[in-house]
Amino acid sequence: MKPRRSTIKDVARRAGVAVSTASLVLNSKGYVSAELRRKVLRAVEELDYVPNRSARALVGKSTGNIGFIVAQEHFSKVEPFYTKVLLGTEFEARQHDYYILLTTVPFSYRANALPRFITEQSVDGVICAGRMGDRYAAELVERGIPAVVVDYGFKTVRLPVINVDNVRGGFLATEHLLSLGHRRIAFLGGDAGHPSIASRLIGYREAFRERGIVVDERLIRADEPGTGTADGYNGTRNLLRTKEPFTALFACNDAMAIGALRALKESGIHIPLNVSLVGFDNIDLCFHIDPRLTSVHVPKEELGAQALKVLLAVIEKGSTAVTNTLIDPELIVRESSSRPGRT
Amino acid sequence: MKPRRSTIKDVARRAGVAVSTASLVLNSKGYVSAELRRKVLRAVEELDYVPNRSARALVGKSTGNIGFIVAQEHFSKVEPFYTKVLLGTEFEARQHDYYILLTTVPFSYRANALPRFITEQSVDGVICAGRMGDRYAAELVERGIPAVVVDYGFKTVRLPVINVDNVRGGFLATEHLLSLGHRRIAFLGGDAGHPSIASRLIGYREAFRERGIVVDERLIRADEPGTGTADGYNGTRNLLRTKEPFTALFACNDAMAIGALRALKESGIHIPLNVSLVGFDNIDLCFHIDPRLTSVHVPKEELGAQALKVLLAVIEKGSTAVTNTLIDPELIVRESSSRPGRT
DNA sequence: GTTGTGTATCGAAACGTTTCGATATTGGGC
DNA sequence: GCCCAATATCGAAACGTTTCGATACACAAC
Repeated sequence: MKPRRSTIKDVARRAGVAVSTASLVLNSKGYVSAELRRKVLRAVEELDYVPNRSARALVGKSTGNIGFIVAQEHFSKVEPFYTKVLLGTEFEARQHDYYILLTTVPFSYRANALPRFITEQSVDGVICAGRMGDRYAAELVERGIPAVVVDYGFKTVRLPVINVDNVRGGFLATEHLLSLGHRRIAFLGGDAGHPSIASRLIGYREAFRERGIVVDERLIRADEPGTGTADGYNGTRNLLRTKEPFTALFACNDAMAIGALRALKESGIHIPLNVSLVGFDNIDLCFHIDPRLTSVHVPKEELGAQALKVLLAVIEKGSTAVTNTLIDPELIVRESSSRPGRT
Repeated sequence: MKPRRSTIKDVARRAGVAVSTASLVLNSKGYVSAELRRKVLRAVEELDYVPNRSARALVGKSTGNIGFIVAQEHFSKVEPFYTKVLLGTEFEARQHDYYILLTTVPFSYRANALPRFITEQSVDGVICAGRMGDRYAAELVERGIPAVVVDYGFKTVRLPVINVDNVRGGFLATEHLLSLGHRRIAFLGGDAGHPSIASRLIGYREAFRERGIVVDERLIRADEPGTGTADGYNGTRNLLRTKEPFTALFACNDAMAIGALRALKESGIHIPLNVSLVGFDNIDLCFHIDPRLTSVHVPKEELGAQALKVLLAVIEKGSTAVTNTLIDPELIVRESSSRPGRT
């Protein structure tokens, strides 16, 4: 009932050629006459032959696997952000005949937490998704394993990066609010140490500068410990407590925006009549909350797909350049932003 | 800079033993004296040796990988349901030193869509997550590949199943509404061909029967094409159009409940004052919508973890029994359900 | 003293590939 | 008519493991 899988030897025998010739045909290498090639291919067909990946990996260097590393804390977040990135990677990988080995790691580096697939040499390269300890990246570089980073940028380790254009995104969000007539636009960023958030803030400032408007620094809040819903909630309450008037709020991601929304609602502030709200990421949730959230769309699947493409270039061409791939974001206007009303 | 990784030969040489002895030590097999064992382990330590997985897979039968198959259409759904299942599996897998090879397949079987990791023999077993074409399962069985199913049950193929107790869940939801005093409780199920939905409906009926109350069949709606937000919306509108009065609605999953919520709101029906609403799955969204949705919690991570455990039993013990593992659901009461008010 | 059994160690084969020579066979250029 | 390069094919080695005998030594049982 479970017939032994056929091997390249079976193919060779049936085609009446040497194993090495069959191998050449299968890999389109060297010189093989048209006739033998045909015979081999026929045998492959008849025997339903598929090369054994382990054997291939053993002799050659390629395993056909790509490791996808994401911090535990990120992957299980409310918004399936990295799931979508992963999905994009997986889809792209399938086109190139690669498989994805997924693993999560603790956020901060732990000595023995390095994914086993790296020490056991069962991946050709690695994609690091999102923020994680720099040491992870350092280890990868040290071992000479091809790697790229998506949606983050290590400070101390230089690796190719695939990211959404956060500066541009910050600009789009802010310019949207400015063009609606808002002038007092608060910026709600969590941990300003995160490069993406810093970039979004730069975009925020650029939008103001381009219009020759001076930013009121008191409206920039970037002192929460994290970037989750709770941080958005707390940050907004802190902001309200300062009594600084504002007619719009740009939260550095949707999770924080949702927290902000709750805080504002609780204070009897209507969205968007009293305060316009714009988020970042355009997670699915944006569409299901009330009011629907205006947000900067991040093409998550595309991030993942691009990451794989760049990684493959590193693997196959041995390219070692530290490239920086930027993906364009897009502003999605929904119900949470409008012209300023009475405050 | 990139030192060749050490092999078992290096270990053997350094320990002054034969390769085969080193292998015995590493696998805790056969007879090895305490002294040699110590020497070998020291050499392993000193050389930072890690066995090469490909070589192992080639000779032995174990690859140390588990395939996780989920239908494309499901994985990219709004709610990260299967992501959490996957997360549970991944976590459990790490404890047992297995890796997860993820792949998505088209919902309905296509001839050449069988994951490559199966044909290439790079997994020891497979977890099928959620509904997908029966042919996939049939192929697996035919090839004699250990497999289990989580959150679904194939009709024509017999495989071990890991599932939430849907009957119990349906019962809990309905009993909750009954105990609040509701009597006219609508059931909103999408595609009734799905075994989970059918089971939830059974639970619904049981709750009524236990109280000796007759179900009004006109309140059971299970004729939408799918189980998404849009189906919930349409189904609810159809239900409203029948003019059948009801004071509560049990949607067979949260996505449909959210669609229902929108439809009800649009008709000026207040939740929960006019109609109580209960969903199923307890996706994160439940907590972020207004009002917060009462739902039946499905321990998704646990489903994934259990699936792995059962699969490992099949792989390692060769157990071929068609088991049926049921996980207990739990009712989470939030704001969307209350005693019946004026209708 | 022979036989048997449990302990200990090792060499070699095997797993399914790819790749490196080795060896033929052409045919064109001279 | 000879040489060289291009074409074609093959056998064997190599990749890093595990596992299967083979061998050897104790020690107990008869």
